[in-house]
Amino acid sequence: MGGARRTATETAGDKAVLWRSADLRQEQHDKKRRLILVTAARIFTDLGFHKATIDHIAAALKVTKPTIYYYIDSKEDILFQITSQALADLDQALSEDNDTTLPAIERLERFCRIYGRIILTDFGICLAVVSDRSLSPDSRKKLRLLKKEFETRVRRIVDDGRKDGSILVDDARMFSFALFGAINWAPQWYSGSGPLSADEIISSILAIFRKAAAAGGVPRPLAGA
Amino acid sequence: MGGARRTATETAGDKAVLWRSADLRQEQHDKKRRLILVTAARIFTDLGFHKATIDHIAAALKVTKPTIYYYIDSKEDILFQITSQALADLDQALSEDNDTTLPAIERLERFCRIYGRIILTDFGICLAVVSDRSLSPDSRKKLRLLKKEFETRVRRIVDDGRKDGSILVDDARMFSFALFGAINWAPQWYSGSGPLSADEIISSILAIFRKAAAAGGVPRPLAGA
Amino acid sequence: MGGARRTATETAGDKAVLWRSADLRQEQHDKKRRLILVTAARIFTDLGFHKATIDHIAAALKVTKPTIYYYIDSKEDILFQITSQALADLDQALSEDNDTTLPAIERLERFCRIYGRIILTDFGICLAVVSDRSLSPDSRKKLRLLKKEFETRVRRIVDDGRKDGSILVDDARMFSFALFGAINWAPQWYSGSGPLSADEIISSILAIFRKAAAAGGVPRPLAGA
Amino acid sequence: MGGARRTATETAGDKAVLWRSADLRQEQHDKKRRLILVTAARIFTDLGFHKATIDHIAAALKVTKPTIYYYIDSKEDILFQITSQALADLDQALSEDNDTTLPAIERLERFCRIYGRIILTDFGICLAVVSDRSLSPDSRKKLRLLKKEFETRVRRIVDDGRKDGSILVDDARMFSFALFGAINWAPQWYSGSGPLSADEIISSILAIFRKAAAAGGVPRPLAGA
DNA sequence: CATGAATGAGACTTCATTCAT
DNA sequence: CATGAATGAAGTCTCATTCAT
Repeated sequence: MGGARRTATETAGDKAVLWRSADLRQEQHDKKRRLILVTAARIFTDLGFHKATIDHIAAALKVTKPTIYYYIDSKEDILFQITSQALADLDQALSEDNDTTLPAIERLERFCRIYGRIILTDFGICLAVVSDRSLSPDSRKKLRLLKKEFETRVRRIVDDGRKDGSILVDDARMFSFALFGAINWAPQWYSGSGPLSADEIISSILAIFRKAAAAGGVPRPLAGA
Repeated sequence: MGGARRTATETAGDKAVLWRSADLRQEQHDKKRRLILVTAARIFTDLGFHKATIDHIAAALKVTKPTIYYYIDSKEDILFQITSQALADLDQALSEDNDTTLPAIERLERFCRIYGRIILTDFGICLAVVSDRSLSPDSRKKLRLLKKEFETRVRRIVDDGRKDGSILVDDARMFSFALFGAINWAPQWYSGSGPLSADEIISSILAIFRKAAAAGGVPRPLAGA
Repeated sequence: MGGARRTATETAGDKAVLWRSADLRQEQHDKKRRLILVTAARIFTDLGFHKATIDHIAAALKVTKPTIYYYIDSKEDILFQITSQALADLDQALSEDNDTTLPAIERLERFCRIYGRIILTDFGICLAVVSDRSLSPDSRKKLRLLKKEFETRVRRIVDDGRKDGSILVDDARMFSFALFGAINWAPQWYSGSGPLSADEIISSILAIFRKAAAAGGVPRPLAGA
Repeated sequence: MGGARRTATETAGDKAVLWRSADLRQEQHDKKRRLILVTAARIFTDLGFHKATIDHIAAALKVTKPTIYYYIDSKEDILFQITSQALADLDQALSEDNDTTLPAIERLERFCRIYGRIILTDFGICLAVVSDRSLSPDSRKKLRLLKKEFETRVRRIVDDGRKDGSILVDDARMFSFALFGAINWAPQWYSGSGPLSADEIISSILAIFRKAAAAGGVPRPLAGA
């Protein structure tokens, strides 16, 4: 009875199952790919891009070398995806917090908190610590373009701050560079197991720059070189 | 016949000549060694340690590979000597300016000016830009020890400043890190041909940190994370 | 209930269906296997045996690699089957046209027409163009034996021609080689889309060799080397 | 006494020695490079380009793999140089025998003798036997251009022959193809140790085509396909 | 002191082939 | 029957480093 119908329903069921299993598979695939990237990011950070070998990564994941190549194209591709992902994550996080009505100093602080949170991530640390000279000229160009965008964004906020009076600095460009430098330096000494959380570190840095941006001049003039 | 005399008289002259030529040779040797280091520093900075080959360096100097090896022990040795030299230069420059009677903020500023001057040198840029992960564990350890000394020196100055009231900051360690980060970041974008001189860059950075260290609190409390 | 009856009655039907489906399956199987061979032949011809990968073939057929392996044993097996098939097709075609009463020159022409028709087939081109050095020593030996058979057949026809006076040549062996060379060369430049059909090409070649085999000597003696 | 002069003469002598030794060195270098090419040509011919490994070549020369790379750029480069050299040799040989006043049939014969002599050389066999599909698209294009030049030259000679009456054929293009095919086929079965010399082989082939080009039509019309 | 030549070690990458489902 | 995933084996190429002259 209902053979046909049963078939029909089963077909539907099958399709659903197939879909689901395809979904699961895709999910698994993505999860593994991401796992490779995370593992690689840590190894690149620890050993440097060139001393790290695909075998290191494979061994850390307890798979064989070609398995890695099933998920990625080349060693350089791994680094490019890590850094791209870090910047994509950053972009994503920033886009969720974009209240342009706040005073510039607040926007700057929010930006830095988000930036700092990302930069102290596995991907972020790799981005900050591993030289982009390991990438092909092409990839490097793409990456630098993306990075520059964020720098530009910060500079624009600082410029806004000079207009709305919330950020009082002489040289917006230098202020931005110093701020980036201070934050980008953190991954060099940050260890997840240390006493300070990523957020606390950023807070400390922000306190410094907030004060530097606040009213109140430098008491003594700078001595000549 | 005359052979002995000739030998005798000429021997003195020869010795002098030899001495002089030995001197000259030593001088030449040092000069060439340094030339190798400078060339290598630029190439390491431009290409990264691993993409730079001994052949690159040899080609830039228009000599052959073994010639390089006549002056240095290994590729890693080059990097180690570059970084060591940078730190030695720094030490040298600091020792010439060490008036401990000045207020801490002044001493900090003097330190930073000197540090900045060195870090924007060929050797210094290489030190800041090329990862020490390219070194052997041994060399790296030595280098990190040296680096840490300078960090400690700065931290001590900042601590002094908190005591003598010339540097008003919450967290001396974080302040030092931020300062180092800001300065160490400069080599990433600094180009000798740009509009700003090394000194001007350091001045700008110092202005920021000087203000951050001056009296006068942050007007608004920090927003929660 | 009724399960048995249903089973019983349907069993007959099922068997028929199974038989038919088994037939169909076999047919399908063969069809697919042949499709794989044809596709592979084209890809081998275009890319060369070694640059062609199983993935290329799979992609061209829009199936996955293991599917290919369901139909064939190994990559080398594909090439062996292609070439064997080409020679089998040739044998088949020749056996359908084997009137031994004709003058040798006619038999030679018929042979060449058939040979040419096959050699400008997908399989034939692959046979002529892809080096048998890609095969295992064993397979190669088998293949060469088969090939040599056809060469022998031609040589025998030429020899017959020298006896019956229909083929006037000095050196039967060299004549055969030249003839084979001229025909085997065609796949190198033949393109199905060109202005000449396979038959026209063979006709042209045959015209040349027919004249070379006809009466009438060379007017001038050969110049010395 | 004469120290200076002696120095001067010695310097001259030294220079001469240096020059000579530099010459010798260059000569040695070229000789070795050529030896690599010859060895590789044989191995490529025997094993096919892809089954032949750099290790095979190195082993045959009793050197290590990187030594090969000291003389050549890449495996493909070896093949390209072999084939280029073969064609260059051909060009060279042809340019030494270029009497355009001769009847076309004579020029054709001379061309074929030279072509045959080269094509049965180590380099020539490799050129004829190893597929140019192993080359990069770029190199292949260059090679095919060169090859086509020679084909064009032959076709032109045949065309001339139709005008001056020394070559009587219906289709110059097909005649050229057949001729090339016959000759290019020889390397497939030619073995230096066989009874026939390269020249004898070419002579045999030429006798065939000479007759095909001579006066005297085909006695019977071609049978339809 | 300097050079051409050579080498050992190792890295990335590819691919035919096979499981487990 | 077909698929995604995994792997073993191998090959090309690079490069720091060292001889012999």
